[in-house]
Amino acid sequence: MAQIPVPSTENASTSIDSGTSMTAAFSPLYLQIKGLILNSLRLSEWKPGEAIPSEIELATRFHVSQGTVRKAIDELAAENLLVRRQGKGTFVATHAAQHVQFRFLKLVPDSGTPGSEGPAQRDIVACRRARASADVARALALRTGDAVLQARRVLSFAGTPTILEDIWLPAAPFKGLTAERLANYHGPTYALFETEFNVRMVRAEEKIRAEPATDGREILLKVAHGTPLLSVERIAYTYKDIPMELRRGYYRTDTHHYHNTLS
Amino acid sequence: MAQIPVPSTENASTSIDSGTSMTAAFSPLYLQIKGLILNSLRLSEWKPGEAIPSEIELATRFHVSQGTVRKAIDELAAENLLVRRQGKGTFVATHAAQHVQFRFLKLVPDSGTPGSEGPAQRDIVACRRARASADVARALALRTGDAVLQARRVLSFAGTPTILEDIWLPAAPFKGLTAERLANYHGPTYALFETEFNVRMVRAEEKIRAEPATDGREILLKVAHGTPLLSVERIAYTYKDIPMELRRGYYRTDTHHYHNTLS
DNA sequence: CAGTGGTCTAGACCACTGG
DNA sequence: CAGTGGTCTAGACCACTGC
Repeated sequence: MAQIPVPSTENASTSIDSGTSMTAAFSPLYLQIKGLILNSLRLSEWKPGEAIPSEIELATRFHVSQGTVRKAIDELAAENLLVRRQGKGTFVATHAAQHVQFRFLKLVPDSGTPGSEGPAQRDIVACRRARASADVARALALRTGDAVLQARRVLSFAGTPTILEDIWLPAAPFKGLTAERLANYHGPTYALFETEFNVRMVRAEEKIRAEPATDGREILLKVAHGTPLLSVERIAYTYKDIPMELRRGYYRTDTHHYHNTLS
Repeated sequence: MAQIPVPSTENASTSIDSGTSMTAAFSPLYLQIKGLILNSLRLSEWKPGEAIPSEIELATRFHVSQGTVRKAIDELAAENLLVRRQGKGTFVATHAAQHVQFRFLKLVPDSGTPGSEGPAQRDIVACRRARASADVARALALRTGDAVLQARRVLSFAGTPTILEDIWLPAAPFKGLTAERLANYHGPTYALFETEFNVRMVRAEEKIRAEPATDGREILLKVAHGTPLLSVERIAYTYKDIPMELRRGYYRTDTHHYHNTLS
């Protein structure tokens, strides 16, 4: 690998920084290795759930020491992109078969552990092609009027409708997604995206507000008109930090709450 | 340092695990070092904002290599207990003089950057001694009826009352705290707790709900009765994971939103 | 220039997994 | 038993800070 300030004879196949910048930022080797591994993830060289090559193998490939590869993998594991398992290997993280069923859902029952109410019942209310409005386009880095898929569904826990979600997806990467596909898939929606459309959600940002139940949402959630709901707007990103999903959720918080840890 | 499964001749002054357990869990050296550093933090051997000894110094003290100390510090830095500064040293994290003024406040203006509205105006509405109710006692690991301090205040941004907070503190560690002290202190409340009462908040858990403005809260926040508010119940913990503060906040979300990053 | 944290290496050994 | 990740060490050198 080429260290930026100190060229060496051993160079990896990919050059990270050609050094044309005046203020050439110092980039340690392990970050360059991290970038190379990230590239392989983006290009699906290894798929979610699969093992990546061993540390020694990667060290050989990149012409660096095992310790340097280790530090790169450490960071990727800390960002939940990779999962280390001692004695077995390092695996590409996946939304399927994870210990937690909904890794991005922070709504938990007031009493009992998450998932103790059994699996959520999912009812697809609608799923159609549409054109992106101005704000949807901005969220998904599209242009107003671009084709999008729009779905609406209700999640119920123990028979009580608790979450109403409107989901917008760019049409191109999700070509072929139908209401049946959404309804029949058992498991996290993000797992479906991985297996069927090769789209892995890595990170998300949420904006949370308190809003009254209106515009028919009170009917779907079976609450009185004007009942305060948690409004959760989520934008989910893939490896390249490209926004690939806009989700507007309305959560009932009479038996559940949004849980967050600050540190 | 004594490695648990492999006793050595070089032992630190403090024994971590006497090895009486049948299933003696393997504890790597760096975790034991981390525990020793944590102990020093708990005992205020180094105060918030101060530098801790250099890695080499700590390595000498604990009879381990610099790399082992480094890994211990790495974890403490990742948990925001320590802050590394290249060329200067490693410092005990503090709520004062941190880049972000309110590290535990996730309410941000809809447009503009956090803090762009200028400093928040704080009005102490009340501050009194009281007896812990059942739920307050449970949150603070006290007994019902134990002495607590209770304060209520309103935070305003750009002249608009936006946050109403009720705060409960165990009376013993915060002896001498008055409304004047709270009102006159310029800076984060948690910084006051550090300097005046030697209580450092390290971590917090929040439960978030949507609730209508009632019980006079609508008056203090200047909104219509029944307006949906974000209800944020926070329990803040010190080094020992002992709960030291219960805070019930009510946030207006017409010009601000609660921001959260999922990964 | 000395002192600090940050990077990189090479090698030894340990803990865990599965055949 | 071989292969994986996990720990620990010792040493060299780099980047940043402040005197």
